[in-house]
Amino acid sequence: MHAALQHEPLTRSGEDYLKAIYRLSPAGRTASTSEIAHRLELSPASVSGMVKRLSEQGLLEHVPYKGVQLTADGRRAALRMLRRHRLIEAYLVAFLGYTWDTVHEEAERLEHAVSDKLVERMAAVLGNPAVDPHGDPIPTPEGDIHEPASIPLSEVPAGARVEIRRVEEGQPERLRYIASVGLRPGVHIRVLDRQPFQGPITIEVAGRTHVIGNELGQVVRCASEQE
Amino acid sequence: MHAALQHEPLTRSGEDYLKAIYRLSPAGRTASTSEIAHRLELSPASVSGMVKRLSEQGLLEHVPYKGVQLTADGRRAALRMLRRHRLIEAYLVAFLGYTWDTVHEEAERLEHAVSDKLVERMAAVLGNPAVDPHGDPIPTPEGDIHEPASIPLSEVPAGARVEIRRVEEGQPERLRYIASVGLRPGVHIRVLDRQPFQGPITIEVAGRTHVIGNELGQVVRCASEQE
DNA sequence: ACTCGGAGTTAGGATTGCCTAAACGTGGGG
DNA sequence: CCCCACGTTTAGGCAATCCTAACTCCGAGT
Repeated sequence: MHAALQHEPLTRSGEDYLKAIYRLSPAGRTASTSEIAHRLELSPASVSGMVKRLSEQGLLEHVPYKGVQLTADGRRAALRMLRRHRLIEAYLVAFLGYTWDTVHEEAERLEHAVSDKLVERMAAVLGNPAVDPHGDPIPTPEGDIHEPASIPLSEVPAGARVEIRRVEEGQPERLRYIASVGLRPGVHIRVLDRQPFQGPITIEVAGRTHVIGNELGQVVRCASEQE
Repeated sequence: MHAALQHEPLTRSGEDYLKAIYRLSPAGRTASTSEIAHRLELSPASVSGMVKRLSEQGLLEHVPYKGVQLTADGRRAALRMLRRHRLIEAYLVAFLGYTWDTVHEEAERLEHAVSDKLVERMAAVLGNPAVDPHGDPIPTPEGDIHEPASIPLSEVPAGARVEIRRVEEGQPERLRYIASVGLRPGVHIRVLDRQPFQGPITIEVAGRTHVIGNELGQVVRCASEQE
């Protein structure tokens, strides 16, 4: 007998769990209860409970004391939420004056409320974009996604010229700072200098030089190796 | 310093109750448990429970066995939801290809998820409209609203020429039919004939004549008395 | 004025989803 | 090889919100 006859509709919480688990288990890795708990800011015990319910719905594979993986259905549901989230972000930035560093929270609420119809209308007026304002790829309605290759800015050697590809999510003030420096997907920069041992990085953006901490360099990702 | 120091944030359910009660108690009328239950498709017992909780939060005045009224705070909260709902409808129709007869359901979900910031951005790009696609007035952010005078089409005498002002909410197929006839806010029509005793109404819309049932005539409201 | 019948409320139960505290499993270090 | 620490799960609670069933109130009609 195979997985899903019919899922009862996911709750808002369930959707958040699946998204979190998707993010935590790239390439078939297995996610642990406490990782999920940490990401969602819940207690591990709560996660155990919800994992059980989602497993019963055929969305997760759970090996007690070992870890959790998405089933095909679970992955589909997670990618559906990712598509919604990223299209909503793109829409808000394109049409309603949001900036890429402030749009996350709004999308986080809306993604649970929009209909498929609305999502696809937004996609249409946007021209079916491939990436969101952070540079993250937008899954197709069928659940296909491909992550463009990129490396953290913190691994780019001094002297290289690279294009910013993505800015990963993080604390709002951190994102605000990155935005204020002018780092955003599509921008070309040069790495002027770097201190050893995860020290600060000196970069040139639009003719100006900035020194940024290594942690920021790990959040900003660039076109992998160029020139 | 006025009424409310702090309400704990309303839940989605609470917001729906306040909206329903607002709609049921025009001009200080009092709403009954069963009216609310009927409107929200819940059991009267459930309404009793929630009414108690909302009263404790200072949003309702409840006289047991008698009825319910909104407090100033409750009214403010209800009008806030109404503003959201109607602006969302207006936005979806103006920018995302929705039609006035299909937009309600989407707005019903989104109104609980959007931030004030997003609502005001939508209002701004719409040019701060006074009415939504159904012709219903949009409350201001401060909670002011004024209902433009209108009378049901079913009370317009034969021979009169009137402008459609509002189409009240109703079952989707009913709305769809009204839309298909071309009745919508702003349109001018003529009442050609009417049968007595709440019988059908014959109207001319954009050069074509239609016969509509009296129930539909009660849902469509017109500029009050013209010519 | 009394009495029913219907409207309204209370009681008790289910579900979801969160928590803390206690019990339990697993694997690495002694 | 055993045992303990840490991570995981279970147990037991709580709050919100719904339900059905049983009880209570009110007022309309005789």
